[in-house]
Amino acid sequence: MTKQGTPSRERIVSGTADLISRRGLNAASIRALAKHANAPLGSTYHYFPDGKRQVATEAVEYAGARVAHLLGERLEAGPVEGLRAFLELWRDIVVKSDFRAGCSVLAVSVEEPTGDDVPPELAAAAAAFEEWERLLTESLREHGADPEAAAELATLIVASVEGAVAMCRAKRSAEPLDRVARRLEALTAAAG
Amino acid sequence: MTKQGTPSRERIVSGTADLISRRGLNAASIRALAKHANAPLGSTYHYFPDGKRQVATEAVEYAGARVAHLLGERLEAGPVEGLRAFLELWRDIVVKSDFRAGCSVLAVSVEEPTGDDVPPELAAAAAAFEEWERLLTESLREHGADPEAAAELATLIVASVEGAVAMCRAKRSAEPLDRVARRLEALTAAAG
DNA sequence: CACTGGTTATAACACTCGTGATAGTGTATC
DNA sequence: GATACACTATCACGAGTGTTATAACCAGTG
Repeated sequence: MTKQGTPSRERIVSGTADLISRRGLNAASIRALAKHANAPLGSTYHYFPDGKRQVATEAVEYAGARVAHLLGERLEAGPVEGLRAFLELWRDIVVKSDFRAGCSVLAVSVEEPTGDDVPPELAAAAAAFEEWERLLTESLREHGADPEAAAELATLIVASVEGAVAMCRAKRSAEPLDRVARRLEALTAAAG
Repeated sequence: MTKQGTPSRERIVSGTADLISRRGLNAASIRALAKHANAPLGSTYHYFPDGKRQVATEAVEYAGARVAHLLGERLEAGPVEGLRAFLELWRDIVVKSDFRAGCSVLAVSVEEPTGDDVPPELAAAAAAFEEWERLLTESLREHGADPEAAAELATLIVASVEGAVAMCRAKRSAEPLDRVARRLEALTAAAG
C-alpha cells in the first residue's frame, strides 16, 4: 500500500528515471532528484532508506517496465507494429526534450561498477534489456521467423535503437533514429 | 623530448578517454583523470588551461580518431572486413576490461548539455559518429551498394554496435555484440 | 655560476556530494 | 482533546568537486 497511497513516492521514481536519462546516474544528485520530482529531500530517504542506489534501481525498473508494457501491447498487432511503437516512443522522448533526454537504462549501463560485484541498478538495466528482447523475439517467432534469427534480430533492434538515441542526442537530430527505423522495418517485415 | 608533444600530455588525453569510457564524463574527476594517467594534477591545468572541458573534448576527439583510423585501414579490404575489425575492436575493449570499459564517445553523448548551447565535447562526439558512418558508407558504395541503403546501413552498424557495447556491460556478457555481429555481417555481405 | 622557462607541488577557495540526526509538522484514530 | 505515526524541514558532517594562485623544482643556456 505504499505505492498507490503515496503519489510522492511514485513521482520520485518516475522523476528519477527522467533525470537519469538526461544526466546519467552519477551526475544526478539526490537533491536534484528531489527537486525534479517536486518532493522534499527528506522524503527521499523516508521512502528509500537505502539511499540513492535504491532510488536509482527502482527508477530503472520503472522505466524498463513502462517500455515493456507499451511494447508488449503493440506487439499484439504484429512485430512490425511493435517495432514502430518502440521507435516512436524513443523518437518522441528525444525530440520533445529537445535532445536532452534519452534512455535511463542505457545511461546506467555506461557507468563502471565501483566495487567488485554487480550493483543492483545495473542488474535492473540488464533485466530491462532482456525483457525487451524477449518480447520482440517471441513476437517474431510467433509470426514465423526462424527461432535463432528472431533472437538475433531482437537484439539488433534493441541495440541499434539505444545506440541511435545516443547518436541523436549528440547530433541534435532525429536522423539516426529515422535511418535505423527504415532499415529495421525492412528487416522485421522480411522476417515475419 | 621523447616524442612530438610531451608524453605527459598525450598520456592525459588517452587516459581520459579510457576513464570516461568507464565512468562517464561527469563522474570522472580531474584528480582521478590525472591519477589514471600517472600525471600530476598541476600538469592537467598546465597543458589544458581551459580545464576539464578541454581535456574531455580532446579525449573524445582522440578516441574518435583512433577508431576511425583503424576502421579506415581495414575497410580497404572491403566492407565486411572493416565491419569485422570494428566489431572486434569493441569486443576486445569490453571483454578485456571485464565489462568495465566501453566507448567514451557514447558516454559523452548520454549526458545533458548543461546550458543552452552545444558543449564542445558533445560536438566532438557527433563528429566522431559522423566520421565512422562516412567511412562505412563510402566503402559500401564503392562496393556496389545502393547509395541510400549504404548510408542507412552505416548508421545501423554504428548505432547497433554502440548499443550492444552498453548492453554487454549491463549483462556482463559479450553475447549482445556477438548476436549483432552475425546479423550485421549478413547484411553487409548482401549489400556489397 | 646565474638565469630562464617549462613543469610540478601545495594550499586554498567556494562549492556540492551522500547521508545521517533531530526536531518539527500534519492528520487520523482512540 | 490526546496520543500515535507517517511525513517533512533543518542542520551538520566529512569527503570530494573544479579551479586558481603561488611557490618550488629542474632542465638547458649565457
